[in-house]
Amino acid sequence: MIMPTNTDDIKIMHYTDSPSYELELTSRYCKALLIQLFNQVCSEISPEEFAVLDTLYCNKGLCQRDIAKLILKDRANTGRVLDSLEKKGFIKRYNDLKNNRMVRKTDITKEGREILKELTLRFQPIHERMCKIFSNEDILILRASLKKMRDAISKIVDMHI
Amino acid sequence: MIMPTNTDDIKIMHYTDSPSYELELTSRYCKALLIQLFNQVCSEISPEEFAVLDTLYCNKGLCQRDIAKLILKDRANTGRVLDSLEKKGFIKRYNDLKNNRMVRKTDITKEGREILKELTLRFQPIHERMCKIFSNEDILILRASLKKMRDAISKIVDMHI
DNA sequence: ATAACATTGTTGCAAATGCAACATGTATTT
DNA sequence: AAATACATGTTGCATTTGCAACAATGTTAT
Repeated sequence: MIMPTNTDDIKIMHYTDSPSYELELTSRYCKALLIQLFNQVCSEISPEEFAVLDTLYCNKGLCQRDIAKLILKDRANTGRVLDSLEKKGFIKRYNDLKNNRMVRKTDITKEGREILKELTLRFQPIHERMCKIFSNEDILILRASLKKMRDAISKIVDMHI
Repeated sequence: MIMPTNTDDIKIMHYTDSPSYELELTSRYCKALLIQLFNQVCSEISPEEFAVLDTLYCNKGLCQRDIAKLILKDRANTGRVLDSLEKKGFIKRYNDLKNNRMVRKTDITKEGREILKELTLRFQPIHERMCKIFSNEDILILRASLKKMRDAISKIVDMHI
């Protein structure tokens, strides 16, 4: 007697069970939280612009492509976010040379530093609350794992930035 | 003598140093990898549709809102993805009752199961390669941490689904 | 020297996404 | 019974996003 075999059955790992999909879902939760916080607290700036402003504060002398590589968006959209931040008076742009090429760099204005500081302070309680749900060791492992993943993927895939 | 104090200096946690921002960056890497894989391998279906198909395979008898809650997109876009999958013949939709209310449920077709199986098999090597960079224990901690985060956030924020 | 290529930034366009409003039908309240 | 609120799904619209093409400029190869 021949046993029936169900060839449709998938015995291996499902994508929706994979760490990378869980990562995507979790990231979507984080984004929703961030948007809710901004809606309550700030109408002058978007979460995306806030992240760019913080990136600029923590890394001086970047050209636009450098910024794009840090925030992982393409050059087009990075330029658009900077346009918006400049129009709102939170950054100033100037031309500079990098490897003998003309590039556009940015300085954060006083207003930019102020809004960055204010928002950072306002989000501090939430950040502490999020960190408190983990042990210190688990946070280290989480962050190390995420970095390992990024390093591994960046060897396989070209980000086109 | 009075020491100068730099009121601009932010001594607390920067958003771009927070776990949730690292999560967003890492998720963007994962998405780029996924898109690259699909470009090489499959033109019939998008990564998003693949994830929905896998969700349907792993969870039977869902109405559209249930699916939306699982994939964390709104009802509008969930419906649109299902429209596309139905038009391509990978799912069939039917009407059913849930809590005495009319809902639309879906069945995966034979073609749907086939493409899901084929793609899952093709991505297996990548998945194993990604898992191999972690210890088993670290994977468990990573996944547990992500789940903790989602649980914590879902208590604070309404997803509007 | 000239052609081919690389780097940086911008523009236009199309696809993805979220949100508000609507239609339909059910449950609850008064 | 009527009114109100809720659940589900759809449509329209605005925003976000990515990609390809382009312009301008510098580098490399032939």
